[in-house]
Amino acid sequence: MATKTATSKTRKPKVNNFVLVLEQFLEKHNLTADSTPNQLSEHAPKLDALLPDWMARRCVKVALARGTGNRRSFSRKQVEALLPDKRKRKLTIEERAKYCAKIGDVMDIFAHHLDLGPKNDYENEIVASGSRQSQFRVKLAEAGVSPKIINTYAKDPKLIQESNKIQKKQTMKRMANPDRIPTHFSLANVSKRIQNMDVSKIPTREDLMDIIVMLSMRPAEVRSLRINHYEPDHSNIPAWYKDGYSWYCTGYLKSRGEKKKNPEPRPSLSMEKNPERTRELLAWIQDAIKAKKLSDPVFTGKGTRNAWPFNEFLKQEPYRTIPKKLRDYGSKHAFRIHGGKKPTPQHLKLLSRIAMRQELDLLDAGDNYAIGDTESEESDF
DNA sequence: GTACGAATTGCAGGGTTGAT
DNA sequence: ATCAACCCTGCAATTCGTAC
Repeated sequence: MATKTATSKTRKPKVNNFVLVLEQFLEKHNLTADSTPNQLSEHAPKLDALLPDWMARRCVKVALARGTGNRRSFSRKQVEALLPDKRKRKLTIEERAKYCAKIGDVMDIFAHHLDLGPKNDYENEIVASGSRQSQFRVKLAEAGVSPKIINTYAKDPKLIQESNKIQKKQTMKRMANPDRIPTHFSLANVSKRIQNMDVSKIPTREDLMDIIVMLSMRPAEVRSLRINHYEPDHSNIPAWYKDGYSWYCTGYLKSRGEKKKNPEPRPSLSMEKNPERTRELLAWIQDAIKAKKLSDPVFTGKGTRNAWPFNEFLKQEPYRTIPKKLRDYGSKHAFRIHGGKKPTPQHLKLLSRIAMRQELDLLDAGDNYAIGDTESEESDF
């Protein structure tokens, strides 16, 4: 009977239900493949409300593009109008700021400031909300809101101080009890693998990880870091030249302002003591990435960021880590290798900064800690 | 001057979310 | 299941303020 077919229809698999919902929706609102994107987008919110998740949206998108026996298919533009890409919808901090600037009501500013504030009492949330609110202030200023209003309605000095305190505490804690290095990345294991690397082969993702450790790299530095020999011209020694160092890096990240435009070379320090070999191994990886035989840990072929594949790879056994920690492991190994028998804490700190290519203010403080890239100087302690 | 800590600024890391 | 864009999060670099 008719009733029976009707019940069996409602019990069809879920996927088909959404297509059914779609067809009924189109019929009810008199929408066809001839409707303009404008007409379609008017109905977008109502259709969205009928679809619980992205899977359903996907299903309906496909159905729209495909068409049915008596309905012609919708164009790309029409599909986008009826079911817009949701990733572009949430209000960003910048959009909040622009909105506030346009409306010009200080209470809006205050409300958004509160909304960006801490959602709970966890320390990370305090730090994060401080960062969000700071970003909000920047965007408000860019949008033309006066500093006086910003500081009155969008600034919380107590929270900023709290955040700084927490960050300082976390740094101390990190220094006091560093992460255990997974066995796979122990000094001995990484060293052994580095020794055995064969540059006539195509490097693997595991080789890439070891090179990142070897040079304490930021993942994003893999494609840009360069190591060069530098022979000083004694009549004209540049300010960045440090006695005892003949190998320097360029292409590191995170310098800012003037120093970003015109970065100075920084001393190079690697787990691999032979700088020629270090450079060869780095080039080996970089060439493979350029030739697309190995994927960059951060960037896609088009140059946009996508850390996902490398993250997932590192999560697996036996690595069980995340990309930025490789840099940590490497700096620890580097100063163990170069620190000699009885290194002082200052010396270790200095070595760590060199290995990580951070600003080297300590070097100017004196010659106590000068070290070279040669074997002989290692036993000076 | 310079040493130090507070505060701001800038941006890499990577989790989340939706697309394929 | 795999993947890419997006943008929040957290941290490092830098600047600012103050005390000597």
